[in-house]
Amino acid sequence: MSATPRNTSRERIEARESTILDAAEGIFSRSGFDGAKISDIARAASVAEGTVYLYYKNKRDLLAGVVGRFWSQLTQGAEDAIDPQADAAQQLEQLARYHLQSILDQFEVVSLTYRARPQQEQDLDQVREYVRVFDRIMQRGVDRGELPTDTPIGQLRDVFFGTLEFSARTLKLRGQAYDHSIVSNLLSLMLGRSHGNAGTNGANNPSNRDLMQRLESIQEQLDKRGAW
Amino acid sequence: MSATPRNTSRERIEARESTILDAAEGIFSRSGFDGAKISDIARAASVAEGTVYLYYKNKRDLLAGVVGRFWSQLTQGAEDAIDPQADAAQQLEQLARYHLQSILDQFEVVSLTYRARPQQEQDLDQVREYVRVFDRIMQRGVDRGELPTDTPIGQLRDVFFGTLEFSARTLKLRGQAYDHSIVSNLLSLMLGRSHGNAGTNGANNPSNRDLMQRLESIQEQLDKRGAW
DNA sequence: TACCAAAATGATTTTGATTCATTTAAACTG
DNA sequence: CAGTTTAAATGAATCAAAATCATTTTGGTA
Repeated sequence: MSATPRNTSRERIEARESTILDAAEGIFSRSGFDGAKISDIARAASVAEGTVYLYYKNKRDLLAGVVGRFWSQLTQGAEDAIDPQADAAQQLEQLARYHLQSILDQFEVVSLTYRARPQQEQDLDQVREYVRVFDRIMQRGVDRGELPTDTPIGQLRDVFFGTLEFSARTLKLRGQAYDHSIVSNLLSLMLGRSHGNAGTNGANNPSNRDLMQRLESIQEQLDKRGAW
Repeated sequence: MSATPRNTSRERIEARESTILDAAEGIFSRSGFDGAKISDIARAASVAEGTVYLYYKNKRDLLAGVVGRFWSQLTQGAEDAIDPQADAAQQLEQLARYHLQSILDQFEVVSLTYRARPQQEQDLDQVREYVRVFDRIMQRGVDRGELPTDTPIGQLRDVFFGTLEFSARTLKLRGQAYDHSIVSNLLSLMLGRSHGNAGTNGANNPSNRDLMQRLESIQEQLDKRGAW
C-alpha cells in the first residue's frame, strides 16, 4: 500500500507546529488565556494568523496543545528524575521534589491546565499519563512491602498531588521559593512517620488488615481497567 | 455621620446587584466563563446589557463578584457547621466534611475561582478569609495540646485543602459521589493515625472469612471479564 | 408640578476570533 | 527542467460578543 510518498515535508510541518506551540506557550503564560491574542501568537511565531488555524481548530484547541505538551514533557522528565534502583520511599521523594520544582517553575502553564480542562475529557490524557508515574512507584512499593497500606493508593495520590499543588500555589502567592521541608513533611505524613519501615508488623508477617488492604488495591486496579 | 437621607434606594440597588450576581452565577456555572454571554446574563437578570456594566467594570470583574460572594457564603456556612464545644479533631472533621460536600455541590463555581484568580491579588480576599477558619481551629487545638505539632500549621493547611480539592476533582472526573472515607483517611494522616479508616464496617480487623469472601468476589469479577 | 441627579437603556463602537478566496511554495511527471 | 497538480500559507473580510455612551426613564426633593 502506498508507503506515504510525502516524507521530508512532515518534518518541516512538525517544526512549524512546534514553533507555534512555543509562541503560544510564551504568550499564554505571559498574558493568560483571555489576554492572549491570536495575532500576538502568530506574530511571535512569524506566521500569518490564518496559519495558526491550519494547525489548531481554535484558540482553546491551541491551549490544549500547549498544555498537553507540557504534561508529556513532565512525564518524560519525571521518569528521568527517578532512580530505578532506589526503594519506593526514595523514589517518591524524587518525584515529589521534581514535581514541586517543575510546577513552581512553570506555574503559569500549570494554571492554564484548568482552563483547558472543563471542555473535553480527552484533553486530560497527558495528565493521566503523568499521574501513572506516581501509581507505578506506589504499586511497586506496596508489592514489595516497602510501603504501609493503611490508605488506598488512589487516595494517597490525591494527598500527594493535591498537597504539592496547593503548596505551590501558597508559595507563589507569598512570593516564596521552593521549600525543602514541604516534601519531607508530606512524605512523613504519607508514609506514617517511620520513613521506610512499613507498619508495625513489617511486610513479612502481614496482618489480616494488611491483606484486606492489598485486596482493595487489586480491586481498585480492576475497576480502573474496566472503566478506562 | 449625616444619617444617610437616601435610604430606600440603597436597598433597591443592593437587591439589583444581587439579582445580577445570581444570574451571572447561573450562567457562568452552566456555560463557563467563555461560554457565558453578557447578553445572556443581562436577560436572566431582567436588565439591559449596559446595566451590568454599571455594577461591574467588565466580565472578569463580574466573575470576581460571583466567586467572591461564593467564598464569603462558604465562610459563613463553615462557621455554622462547626460545633464550638467540640475538640479540635472533631471540628476539623466537621470542616472537612462541610468543605468537601460544598465544593462537590458547587464544583463549577469553585473551578471558576481559578479563572478569576490570576488577575489581581485582592480577588482572593474572601478565599483567605475562608482559610482562616481552618487556621483558627488548628491554632486552638495546638494551644490546648489536642493536636500534634510535628508539622507547621501552614503546611497542614496545604495538605488539608489541597487534598480535599484534588479529591473532589477526582470524584467529579469519575462521576463518583461524596466519599466518607476520604475525610477519615485525611484526618488520620494529619493527626497521626489514631482514627479508623478506609472500609465501612469491620474493615479494621477483618476475619479470615471476610478475606476469603473478598477474594471470591474478585475472582468472580475476573471470570466475568475473561468471557469478553 | 417642576426640577435634578442617579439609574437604566440599547444602539453603536471596538475588539479580537475565525473564515475563506487568493497566492505562494512544494512535490511530482514526462 | 517546464508544466501541472496538490498542499500550505496568507491576510483581508466577516462575525460574535464585550464594552461604551448619548439618550431616556425613574425616583426623590422642594
